[in-house]
Amino acid sequence: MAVTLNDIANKAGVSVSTVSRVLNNKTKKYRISEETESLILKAAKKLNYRPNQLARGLRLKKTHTIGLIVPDISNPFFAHVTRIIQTHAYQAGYSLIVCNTDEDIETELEQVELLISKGVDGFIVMPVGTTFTHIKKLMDDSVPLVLLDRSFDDLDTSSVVVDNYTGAYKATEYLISMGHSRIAVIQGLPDTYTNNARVKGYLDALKDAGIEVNRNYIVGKDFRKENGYIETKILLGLEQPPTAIFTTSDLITLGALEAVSEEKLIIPDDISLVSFDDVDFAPFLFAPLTAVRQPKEIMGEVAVKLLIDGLKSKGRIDYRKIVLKSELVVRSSVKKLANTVNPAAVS
Amino acid sequence: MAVTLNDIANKAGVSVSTVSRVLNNKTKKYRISEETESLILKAAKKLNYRPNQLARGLRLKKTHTIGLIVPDISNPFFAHVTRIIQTHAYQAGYSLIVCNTDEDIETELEQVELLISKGVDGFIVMPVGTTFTHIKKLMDDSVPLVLLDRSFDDLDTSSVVVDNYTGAYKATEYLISMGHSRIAVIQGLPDTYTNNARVKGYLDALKDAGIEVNRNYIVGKDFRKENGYIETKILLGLEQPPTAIFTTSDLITLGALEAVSEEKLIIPDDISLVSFDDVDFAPFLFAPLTAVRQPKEIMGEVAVKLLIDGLKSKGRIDYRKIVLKSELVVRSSVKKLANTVNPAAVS
DNA sequence: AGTTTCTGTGCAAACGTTTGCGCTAATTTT
DNA sequence: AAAATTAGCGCAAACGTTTGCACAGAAACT
Repeated sequence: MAVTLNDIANKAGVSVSTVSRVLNNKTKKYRISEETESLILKAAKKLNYRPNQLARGLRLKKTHTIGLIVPDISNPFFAHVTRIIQTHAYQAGYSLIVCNTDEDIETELEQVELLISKGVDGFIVMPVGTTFTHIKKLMDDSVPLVLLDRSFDDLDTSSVVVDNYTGAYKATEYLISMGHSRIAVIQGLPDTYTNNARVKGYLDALKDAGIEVNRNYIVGKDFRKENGYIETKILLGLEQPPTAIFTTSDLITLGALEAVSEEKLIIPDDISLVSFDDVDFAPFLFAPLTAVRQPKEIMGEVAVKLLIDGLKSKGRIDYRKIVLKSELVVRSSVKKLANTVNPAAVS
Repeated sequence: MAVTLNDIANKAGVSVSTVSRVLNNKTKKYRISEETESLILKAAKKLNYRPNQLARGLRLKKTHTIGLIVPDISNPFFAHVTRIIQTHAYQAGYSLIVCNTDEDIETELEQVELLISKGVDGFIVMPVGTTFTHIKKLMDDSVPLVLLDRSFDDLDTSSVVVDNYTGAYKATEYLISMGHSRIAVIQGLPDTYTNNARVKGYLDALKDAGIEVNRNYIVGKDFRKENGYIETKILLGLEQPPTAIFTTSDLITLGALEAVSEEKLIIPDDISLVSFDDVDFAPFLFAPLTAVRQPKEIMGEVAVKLLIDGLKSKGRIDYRKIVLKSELVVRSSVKKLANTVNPAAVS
């Protein structure tokens, strides 16, 4: 059985209180004599004492654990961010309970409940959807919380996101500058913060260039590979297929690549591609991928910092909404078209 | 403040014992009347009761949490496996505390201690190194445990690994069959289970083909990208550079690709490549990658199953060592050399 | 009517900590 | 030498559960 304070107390011939105080470095405050201290320390060492964090958490109402809620850990983007978070959390003395929601708001809710039950000190969540009643409830229970990657503009909480809108805008703008006007977008999960911003960026870039939007060119339903595959297949099968596709996540890109390859088309000769999320392998693809890169390291690090600051300051936290810049990395997955960017040409 | 059993008891006018029993569906066993039951249920619902799992865990010595120890979550391979594990664990009613060791045995030890402190019910660990005293200690404390991806042959515990040896053997054999004899290997962390087996597979394949091993061709020191980059640079700079490189992890491959690209070499024309771990993007690389694929889904699923079986059976668990097959996926990153496989030609 | 059985519930201990308060004995002050 | 202070430590409650046991009243038996 696990050794407890009691065991140490017995061995050292003192009370558990004293043991506890010594082990928590409260010797000055409680004036424990040096000899009892070393006696206890020795006993603890010999018995190989390991504090029971459950009991501790129960008593202290602090578990030094933070809950991480992510839509899909196997998505390279989230995986990377998760790793950064893990590292920084651990450095700050916190463990991480990682939960996957699969973009399902119901499971997200469940996970939140569960984590509260388990007494996490705070949350980092990458929420799904645009409703946030459950998140709001967290705040009412005043559980420290920072939203990551996805935020709710009208929710008063800390968050760190990247400037999806501008990223998407620049990506689309770039395509246009290369002579494209038949530009499709494969979106991720509709009504997700990131998705909405990206689609809006796309839309506005088109509008600003005077290019009429083609409803058939706006497709997609989630951030996964299959979505990219299916939608690309359909897009390519259109009577007037797009000349360029803007994919809104790396997994979608993967699916798109599959479809393109299956159709025996060549990027960028037959179809151009710009992606959101810059995967590690992007430079080495058959067509090195032009993509919007997100500052994953910073995102994770800042999120942890914000959360831990919030944990430490018992007083009312002032919320911070941080927006990180994204960056368009230009490689060679986009073909330069004949310079006939004539809006009127597009019916 | 959080609502407790006590609050419900007060509201319903009964004792906490009764509340507890009702909420745990022990009504038959303790013969609680249906009317008190519904009374309590109603009160619990109204107060939005959420059990305190810390207290529960303390009392029951079960937390329904499992600890996952992984060398590097941002490695796509581990990320994927982690996700699978998360999913299956959650389905079985378990949460996951994820710890990263960065391939450091000291932190691995710390993490294990910490997780025990936090009262996890069991472990899934992908251990670093070849020493396992700390793992052994787990077993002595009889904490259920399954080793994943990496095992210790002479440690009596459950494990699930893939057949690294055969995978590496087949990869090397394939290279040889394509006419290569100057074959380098970039290994991962030496003295890691997977690495040792892979290198041995490589070595044996060479030996069986009568190809003398060149010490300069065996390089590398960890599973990371930088390692792949540096070693490839060096290999390519040799007076007699290899014609093919066998990389022992996807991240190493990534680094190798960087180096090759920097040297303006073409795969497979100038240098052939076979990789361990088949990343999603492998088919779409400039040179679609020939790689040894590991059954990640199965690995994760089986590991969880084994662990949970172990958790459920209070009695002595009989350990199971499961070895999964790997598969060589042939694409086009290997050049077919003139058919002059003459061992004597290699000095 | 007296004994047994059954129904429905509460008491209290236990899980392993932390900590306010209080107590004794030693030391210092007057 | 009496009073006041201080040094050093223990008691016990509390955190929120679970559960063996006890117990009161009702029902069922003899």
